[in-house]
Amino acid sequence: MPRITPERREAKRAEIVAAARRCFSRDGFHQTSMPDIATEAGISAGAPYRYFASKEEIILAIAGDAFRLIFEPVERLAAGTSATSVADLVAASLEALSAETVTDAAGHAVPVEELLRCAVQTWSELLRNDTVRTHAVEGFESVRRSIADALRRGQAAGAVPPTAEPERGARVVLGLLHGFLLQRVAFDLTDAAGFTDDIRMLLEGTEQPETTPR
Amino acid sequence: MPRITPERREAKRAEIVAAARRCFSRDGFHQTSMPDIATEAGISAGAPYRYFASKEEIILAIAGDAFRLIFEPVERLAAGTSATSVADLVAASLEALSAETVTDAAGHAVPVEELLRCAVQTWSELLRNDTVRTHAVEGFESVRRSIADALRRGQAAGAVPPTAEPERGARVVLGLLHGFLLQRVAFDLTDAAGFTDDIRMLLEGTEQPETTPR
Amino acid sequence: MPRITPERREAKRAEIVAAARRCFSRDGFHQTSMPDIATEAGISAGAPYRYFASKEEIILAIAGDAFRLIFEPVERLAAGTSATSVADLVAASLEALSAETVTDAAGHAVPVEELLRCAVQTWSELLRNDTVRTHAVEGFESVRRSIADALRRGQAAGAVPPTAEPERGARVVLGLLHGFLLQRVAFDLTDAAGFTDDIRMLLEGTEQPETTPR
Amino acid sequence: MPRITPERREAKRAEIVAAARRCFSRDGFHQTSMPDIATEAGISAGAPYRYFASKEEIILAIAGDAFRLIFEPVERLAAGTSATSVADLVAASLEALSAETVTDAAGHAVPVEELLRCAVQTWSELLRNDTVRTHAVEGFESVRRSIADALRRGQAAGAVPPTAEPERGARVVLGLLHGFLLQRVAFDLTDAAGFTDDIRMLLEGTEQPETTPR
DNA sequence: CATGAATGAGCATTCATTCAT
DNA sequence: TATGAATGAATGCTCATTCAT
Repeated sequence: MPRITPERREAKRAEIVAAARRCFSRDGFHQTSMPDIATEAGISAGAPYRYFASKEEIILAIAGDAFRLIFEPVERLAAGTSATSVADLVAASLEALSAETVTDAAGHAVPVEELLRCAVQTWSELLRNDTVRTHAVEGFESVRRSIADALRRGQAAGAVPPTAEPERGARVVLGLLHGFLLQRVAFDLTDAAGFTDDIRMLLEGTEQPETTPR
Repeated sequence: MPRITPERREAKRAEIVAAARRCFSRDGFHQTSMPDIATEAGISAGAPYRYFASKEEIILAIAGDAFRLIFEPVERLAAGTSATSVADLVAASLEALSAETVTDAAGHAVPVEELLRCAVQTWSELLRNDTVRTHAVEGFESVRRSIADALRRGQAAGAVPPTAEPERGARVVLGLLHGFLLQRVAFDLTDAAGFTDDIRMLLEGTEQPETTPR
Repeated sequence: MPRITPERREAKRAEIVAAARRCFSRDGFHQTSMPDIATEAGISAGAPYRYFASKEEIILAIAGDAFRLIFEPVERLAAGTSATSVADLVAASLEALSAETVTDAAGHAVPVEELLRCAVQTWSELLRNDTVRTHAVEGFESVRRSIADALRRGQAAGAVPPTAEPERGARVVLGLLHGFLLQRVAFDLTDAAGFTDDIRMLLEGTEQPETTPR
Repeated sequence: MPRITPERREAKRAEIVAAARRCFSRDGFHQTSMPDIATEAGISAGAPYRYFASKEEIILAIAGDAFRLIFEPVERLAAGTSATSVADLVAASLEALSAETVTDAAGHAVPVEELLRCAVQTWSELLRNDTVRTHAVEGFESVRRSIADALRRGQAAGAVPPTAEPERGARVVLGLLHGFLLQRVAFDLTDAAGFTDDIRMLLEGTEQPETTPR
């Protein structure tokens, strides 16, 4: 019986997602046709529809991946118990994105560059697609709360100025991350370490070479 | 011999841009058709082609407007001679975007909300459209240089930490601006003053209510 | 200005309907593609959509024509004031359909054969298409009421048996008409006059050559 | 060597036909996909192809059933030796279709409503499908001849007007049957007894309650 | 200049059918 | 035999763009 094993099914689904990500990263969500994706994946035009109900569902899967993988490092750090400064939070997140690839939940290596290029497109999408927006807002709020918690811990430990409002301060941290991502993808800002160094200097007025070795 | 005066031509062009901006802001670049724009502008389907060679050219015009109008305040401040802090640069920029509308070079009032929604979409566009990218990169670099100059003046005056690298520090400032714009448009961050307050606190460890009256 | 006159627009719409009717008559509703219709009409693939929102709308237009044109003669006769027999009602209707073409409301000649072939397909359609059904049921009821009125007049004049129930008797008349149409289209029953003759004989037990000259 | 017995094979074939009939009755021939049929039958997508070469063959099987089962009562009566009137022929046929189900050659109960809804769709099909047409015409001619014979016997016995032409009179009888079927399926004519009563009255000018008990 | 009808390539999606397992 | 994954042609419909009027 040619019934595919769940593993192989998942593997093929992942292949389609990977092919779509390459296409989307190269040509954009709306300049990529479903046949393009199928060709890139080396399968027939109808095959993707056995794994995804629609093009939007593929976009959604990739948008979810992008959000999750990009913010996983900062969320992990923020969800910990150590007391970190703002600069450390940003640095940890950007350092994880300095690798060529990140590893998703299923263990697949995902090229960071592709991921980020899709993430930026997701921002356009969530302006007019309620499903994308809902997912994104949920993810955003979750990360923001984690960062706010970390800021509170940082305040208790003296690593974060006590006058900052953690809930809003978290938005500043996220703003720095989003801002960096955009510049990296669109404006050739590849020097993540330099970016975080400057955050440190502006924030703290002092260089801390030991925590961000170049 | 033009049958219509250059003034009337320019006025009509502006009307088309305004109509397109409303459509793009509402439905997105790629979900808006040229007939949609024409209908919104109250003209015939073929008319926009007398003023723009293609849909892309309209997108380009709007992308240019968005970039110019959004960064005009910060560029004006940065191009000045006063010595400002990072927080002041950000605050000045965001304050200008707190108004309902901004005024373009021709004196037309442009709704800020529409402008920002188009700006976010522009970021997707410049990933795959060389013309958009070139224009955006040029604008970006220009603003960045102005901010770097301002940071240098700020360092000379002691308002900016002397260890910061101005060229890179300017990217941090721009990152904060971009990050705020995204959150405002996509994640309901409307409290610009709170955002800048928190930047101040994180940067300087102290509230300065006299420069950001709420 | 190339704005088409309402007359030309209507003429073109009618051409598309005529082309579609030829296709539908030849290949069936579902074996005919929209490009087929466009090709048959000698226009481009997108052109029909300027006149009809969808393929269904074309089917609907043709279904309406079929119903209207087929039952117009019997409705006209039934709506009159003369007292006719059942056989006369049937004969009048079938006689009108013996011509090569009938003339629609706009004065266009419509081939009867095509009309009938589309009508039979309409019967399938109304099983699963609410719009088609609603229209068809309304038309059916209208004709049925007219025929019932005629039967009542016929009873008053002695041309119709007094024991018949006009409302239900009208369904018998319509049944004869539908039955004839099906046989004509599908089973080569072309002899309408013979059919009505036999109705007369079965109904009245006597030939009436003077009212149905062969 | 068949791995399954001919009986089991036939049983499975019948299950597929039954599933297809439910689908066709509900959604129409062309809105039902092969996977739909397989799902309805609770088997895999490829399985029907072991029993039928194509979708058309399934349609053909159902069309044949519809024709056979619908006209079996009238053919049985007509093939007998008793002398019946036209009204009796129609009444006998419609009475058989008043049951919830009829029984096919293999002893399976077939819902009459489904059968009739498929029959109406068959009429569309035979316009453009030679195989369907050939089968239908053969069945039609067979029934017509039987009815003609019955009419001749009826004429000999005085139950049918002597002036009627039996070959053509048979078409009137079939027309009444087809007409009733269409109205039953499409126009909510459920009162078969009333319909036949009215046929009697129009034909004979007298009610005969003893032969059509309500 | 302006109109809007027309073009035709392109797209997302479906589905009858095949065939490796 | 049975499965269901895969194929790939076909379909209804859209839309950027052109151009006759």
